Amino acid sequence: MKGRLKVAEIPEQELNEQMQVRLGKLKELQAKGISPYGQRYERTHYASAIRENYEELAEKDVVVAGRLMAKRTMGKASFAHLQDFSGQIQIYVRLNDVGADNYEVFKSIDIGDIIGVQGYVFRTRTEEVTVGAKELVLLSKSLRPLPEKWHGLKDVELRYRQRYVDLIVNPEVKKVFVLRSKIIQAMRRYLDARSFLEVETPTMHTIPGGASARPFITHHNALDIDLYMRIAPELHLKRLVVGGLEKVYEIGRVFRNEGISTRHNPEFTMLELYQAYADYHDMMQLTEEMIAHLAQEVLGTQKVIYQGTEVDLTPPWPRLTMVEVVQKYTGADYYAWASDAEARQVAKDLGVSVSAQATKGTVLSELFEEKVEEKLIQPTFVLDYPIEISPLAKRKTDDPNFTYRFEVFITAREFGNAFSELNDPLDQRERFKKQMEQRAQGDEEAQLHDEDFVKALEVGMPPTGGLGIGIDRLIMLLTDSPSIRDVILFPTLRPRQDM
RNA sequence: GAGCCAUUAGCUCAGCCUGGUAGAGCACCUGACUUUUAAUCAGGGUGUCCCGCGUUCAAGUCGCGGAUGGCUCACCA
Repeated sequence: MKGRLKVAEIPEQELNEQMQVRLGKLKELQAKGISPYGQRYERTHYASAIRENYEELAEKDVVVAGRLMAKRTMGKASFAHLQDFSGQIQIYVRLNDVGADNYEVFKSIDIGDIIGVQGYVFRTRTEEVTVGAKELVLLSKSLRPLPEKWHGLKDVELRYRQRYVDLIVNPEVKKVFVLRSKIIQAMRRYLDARSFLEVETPTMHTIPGGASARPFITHHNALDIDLYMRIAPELHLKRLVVGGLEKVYEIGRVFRNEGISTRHNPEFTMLELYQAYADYHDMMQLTEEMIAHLAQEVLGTQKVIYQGTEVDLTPPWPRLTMVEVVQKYTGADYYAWASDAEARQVAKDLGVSVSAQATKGTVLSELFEEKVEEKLIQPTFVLDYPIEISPLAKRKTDDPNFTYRFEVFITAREFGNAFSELNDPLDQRERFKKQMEQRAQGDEEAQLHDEDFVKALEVGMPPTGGLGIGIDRLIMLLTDSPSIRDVILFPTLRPRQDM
């Protein structure tokens, strides 16, 4: 019979007593002509809808379906809790109501099995809204015991590896992922309402660009070429702005071949958007308005608590240049440095190690990362990044050593990166050359020269503002999750043979 | 990649310091019970103590090596 499980197919060492018992029950049901894996089932109400609309539904018939989460058998009558997507509802099964055969079947049903129940809505003596079963059908037999009912599944490794179990027994986990979906939906609505066009660009690139990061390499057989999983959609999106798609965005996965931590997963989700005829000031306004709007819409407030600290997302957020913010927190004054060597000495005096080739700009950025970032708990825009570390951003007209670029920090983490896009193809080609020189000197994360992208700029790109936001970190903030793995359904883990 | 910590029953955890018959709760099994809700009552332990090597008369416990995970750091967003 199709779908029938042979005992031999389950690894022997996993066949513990509880699984053997369940397999035995499955076979008994089959012997009685009852399929343990049912067909389409038409339910009328979610569990929560019945609890919330008791007055209308009292004494009426409903059909519910879900997973059996608790079972209390008292001889010829039983209570149980059924869990569906919306929550739980109690069911009451009485021998007199369902008949001896059905009651026997019910007694053999295990916690974890998926059943359908048709019955009348009533309240028990203790006022709990309950479905009194008239008919009951097994829709799917569960062969593995669920974790314990009070403590749930705590083992973090098991929670990530068997997210399906985590979602069943830890209700707050489901809540986080429902919120994640709502936040991204609201983000799309926000951008769509402002006439941004959602696009999809390749995730496999011949030249990985748009960010400084090491890529994953893969291979296309028919073309016999190596391809790189994208580290950013940036260069393709800007090609679209050249093509006249004046406001575009993409919400999609990017891949970076780097370390894993509570804030980093090798694949993560980014929002990138580009707006022709705008600049980075427009991007700041859009950033603070959109994030505040998302918090308001999904959480009903712009003051969120993250790991015990209140973060106020109400716009406007402070704007400080990198030079200002470094001076504020370290006392070091960029404009007082006469040379790169003097800058390096200042770094040394502050206990920040920089390379022997470090320039004033890279020293400034190192000081910022080492001494300032950790202080930026409330939302803060940091403006005007050094040109050396910003190869895709437009040079400032009043100071060629800096760019019209900002990053936004909340809870000491970078949430977004944006610039007035560099649209001068000659300058862009020069910047790529500089990056390639750094690469030749061993910097594996320096950006690659993408001549086709330069060609696109030669066709002509309007002045454009661009913005990238790390979605996972935003979800962490809005769901108060301490680890990025709490907001990614299947975080990257090393595979195990024994699990 | 480095440091610290963890890994014992299906799940949540004791036991390790101070080596001597493998423990608890839930789950499960047998029986009782027609409004229970951490149901209750009577009975039953179901185990590759993460893996390997070593020390020892004897290792879940001590030592060394390894695996996986968590946290911190590094890299990065």
